[in-house]
Amino acid sequence: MPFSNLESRRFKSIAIADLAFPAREGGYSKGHETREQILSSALHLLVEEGYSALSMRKVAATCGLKIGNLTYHFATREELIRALLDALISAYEVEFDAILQFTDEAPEERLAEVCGLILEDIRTKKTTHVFPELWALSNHDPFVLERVQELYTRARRSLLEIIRELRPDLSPQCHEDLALFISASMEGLTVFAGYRKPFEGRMDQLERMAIQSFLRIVQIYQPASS
Amino acid sequence: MPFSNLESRRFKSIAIADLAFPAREGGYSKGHETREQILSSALHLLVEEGYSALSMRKVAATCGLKIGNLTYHFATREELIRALLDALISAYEVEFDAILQFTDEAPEERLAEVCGLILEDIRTKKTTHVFPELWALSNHDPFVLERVQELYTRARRSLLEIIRELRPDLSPQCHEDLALFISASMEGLTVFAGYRKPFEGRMDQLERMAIQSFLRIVQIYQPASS
DNA sequence: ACCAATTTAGGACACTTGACAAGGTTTGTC
DNA sequence: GACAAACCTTGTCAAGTGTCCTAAATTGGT
Repeated sequence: MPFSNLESRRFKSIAIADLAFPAREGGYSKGHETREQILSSALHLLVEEGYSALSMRKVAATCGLKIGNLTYHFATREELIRALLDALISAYEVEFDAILQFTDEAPEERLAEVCGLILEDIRTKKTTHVFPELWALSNHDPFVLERVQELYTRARRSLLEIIRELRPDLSPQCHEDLALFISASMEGLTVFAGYRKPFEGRMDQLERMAIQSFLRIVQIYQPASS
Repeated sequence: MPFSNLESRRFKSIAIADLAFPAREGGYSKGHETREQILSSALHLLVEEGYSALSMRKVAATCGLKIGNLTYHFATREELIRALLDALISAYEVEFDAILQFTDEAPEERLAEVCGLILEDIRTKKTTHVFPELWALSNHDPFVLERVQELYTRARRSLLEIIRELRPDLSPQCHEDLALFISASMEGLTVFAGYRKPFEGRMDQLERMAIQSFLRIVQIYQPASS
């Protein structure tokens, strides 16, 4: 029963910062403050009411600003939203890069750990609410598509390393495919067992099942013979 | 190599109707025609430009109607969208119910078949574009959440039957969890290997991998000992 | 052929949206 | 304390939104 020691995780949880702001250059500190306040309010609005609620006026109202002031900091809605997505996605990337540091345990343990962390994040309101919006947007906005896929590329990196270790006999392409499949499987659970979803309560069992399943497929997978 | 006979599928593809319209009752036939035309145009708009493009005026323009006429058939935008989602989701449900008829082969084969059909559907533009919108909407609209989850309940039915057959020793709850996990895994691939997604070209390998993985986890899964 | 039920046309209303411009206020620096 | 850059307020604009209303045209059954 190699999967039962979830409680012994070295990293009990990840606390992904809401947003990662780029280092400031120029301008007064007050300006940067309000800029961050704007993006925070925008994120809050996105999480609570969805993408369609992200109007300039609502954002301005949420953080107690006049519209004119908002357009001073972000001239267009487009600009604001791009800045928001950048800060949002960067925050996840920072965290995923940190996960890459886990190198001292057996690969089986690390797989369980990484998957556990991701599945834990999926249950948060922020992730459950934001990512479906991003997925939907990416269908019509190449910028979003590219940014989101770049995020997932980073998310797969830690999986890739583990898979390589477990199956050095497979081709890099196979490693990629396995990491992709595992990552996609977990993302899919968002819709069913994410925050306030019907099967939120079954996430513990699903996590056990998922990790068990992922470990198995990595161990036994054989690419098509042809 | 029990998974290699994808080409021997009995049902080479499913052609999910775009929309399933309820039987008409009362009214002239012309009225029903335009009603269906409206919903078809709305679906087209939803797929091509996303949910935010679903304005009354755009829908009216797309099917060459005046706004006044559109509001005659659907008094409010809300009403139109609900009718659209109903027709849309019904179309999938009709198809999923049809899959339940596959009962003459071995459960292993049927699992591969059902998963193959679902993964095939995921690659269509319609499904790739519509479902992320639905997932996003379901976060803020209980009506959509309920309708979507009802759809997935039906989608899992065929999986449930197969899993029951393969593992009669497990509890119904375990059967549910397995079906849920498998279904969620496949849905997750939408974002990565759906229509015009970066890994669309790897869907064949992913499908093999998925089916292989799903069969294994069903065969070996053991619930937590406690 | 008629007529009532149904469908279409066209426009009007009140409101929100993103964007802009011109002026006023704060902030840091010399 | 002057001065310029940064920041904020206020008001306005055209375009787009959902909803409603009235009158004309079409339809299907008699």
